[in-house]
Amino acid sequence: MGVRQLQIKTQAFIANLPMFREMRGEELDRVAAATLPIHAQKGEAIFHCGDPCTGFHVVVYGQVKLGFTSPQGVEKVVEIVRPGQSFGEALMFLDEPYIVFAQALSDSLLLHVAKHAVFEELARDPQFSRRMLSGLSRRLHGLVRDVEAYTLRSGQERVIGYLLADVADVSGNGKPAEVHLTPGKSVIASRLNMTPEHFSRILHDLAANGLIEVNGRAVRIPDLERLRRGA
Amino acid sequence: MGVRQLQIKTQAFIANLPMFREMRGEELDRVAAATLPIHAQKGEAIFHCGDPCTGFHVVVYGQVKLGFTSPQGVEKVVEIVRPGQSFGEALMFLDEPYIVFAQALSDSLLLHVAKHAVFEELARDPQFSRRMLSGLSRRLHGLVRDVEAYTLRSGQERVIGYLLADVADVSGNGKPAEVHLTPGKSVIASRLNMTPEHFSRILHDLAANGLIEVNGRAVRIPDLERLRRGA
DNA sequence: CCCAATGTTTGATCTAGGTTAAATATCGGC
DNA sequence: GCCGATATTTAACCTAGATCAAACATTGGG
Repeated sequence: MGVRQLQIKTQAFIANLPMFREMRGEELDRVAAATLPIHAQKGEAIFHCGDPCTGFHVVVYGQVKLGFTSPQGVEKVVEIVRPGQSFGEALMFLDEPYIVFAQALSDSLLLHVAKHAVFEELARDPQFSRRMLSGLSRRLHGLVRDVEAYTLRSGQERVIGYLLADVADVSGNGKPAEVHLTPGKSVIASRLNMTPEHFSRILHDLAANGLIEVNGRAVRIPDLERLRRGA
Repeated sequence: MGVRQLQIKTQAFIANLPMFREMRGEELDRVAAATLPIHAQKGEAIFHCGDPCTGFHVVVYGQVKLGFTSPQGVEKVVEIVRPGQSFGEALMFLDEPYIVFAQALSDSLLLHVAKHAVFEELARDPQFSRRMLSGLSRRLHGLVRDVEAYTLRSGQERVIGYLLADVADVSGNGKPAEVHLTPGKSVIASRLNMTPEHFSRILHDLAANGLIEVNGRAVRIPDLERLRRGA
């Protein structure tokens, strides 16, 4: 595929992101000119903890995990990023290196938007600033929710929370819902701040109580309301 | 004190906040006109979880805690806010109610800045947007650090981290430093996500190892470097 | 189709930190 | 300076969840 065509696809994709929706042709051109596609194979690092930040990333397809590594080498997943979502915006505004790493969970295509392009649009378009502020606020809000879950909820409650949040993305509230534990159970366990063993046991217990049916990575939820109550 | 004088003091105070520094007279006037002083006695609620957000708050003097209450009534402090710091900015950009409560830890004076004033300045001044984005980013960064501490560090490490962070605010790196456990040990324990008993034991152990000397709420640190290593 | 690598489950055991309860400090009023 | 209220410490005990170890699945190559 030629550069020209790639450019067009890039533009079409970013034009659909919440952050860039409502942008006009000329502005989109400027942003698109500053964005580069990044192909990452499963397991490949996008950036490491300590790297400098030169812009932010958007996932086109695939999945990316963000996480810390403790001094003792233990790894903790903070966030699983899916197509259409972005990460690393906040660090553009701080002159500090990344405190997390990013790694592809499956073969993925990302876009990297250089920060100078973002800064230019910020200076030009107050509406863009507003969307950027909304985006950061939403992220902050989500993190505060995570802190609440980590500090105040039991393992079982966190698992139920994850299932319900994930189902909300997929099915309309109503009929028996399905959740697919896509990136693998160990990654999700880490995201929920527990060991794979503990996660496995909790799924087992929930299934034993008839709240879910587990089949490999597929989870059926016969009754959303009952799962919501069943804590 | 008359309204006129109060207005002037308000303006002088907000003019020194990172967010409003560099603002000119006219802009400051508009912001000051939208801000109200709030006197809160020790223990008094500033807002409750579930309340709508009408602006953000700045602490002039005193101390405020932000926290969740679990369904079972357990309370978890997320943040201790000190003079010069602000809170609740992020929620202005989201149409959602507070998910934390705010309560004065001591007799305090706060300022409440109405969100319409912030929105007006955002639309007018790209520099102001930039500072707002920086502020939110810094907060986000801090929360990510907290998540790292909650999920990857032991209780003792979190206590050491707290002491070192607090000392950094006060003393220049070098001589024996002092930290004052100002809002009371139980509040700090909750902020560090542990019980007061556990916090007490950790301080006791650190003292037994000669890393700190505890005297009521005053903590002396003979050797910062040694405490930093001593985990 | 088989195999090694990777991911998941299960069971036994261990431990950081929580819970309970009771003894002490500390402190703002009076 | 005394007193009840609040904060902190200490000690004994307990539990959610981690760790360790081993048995099973799954999966992508070859």
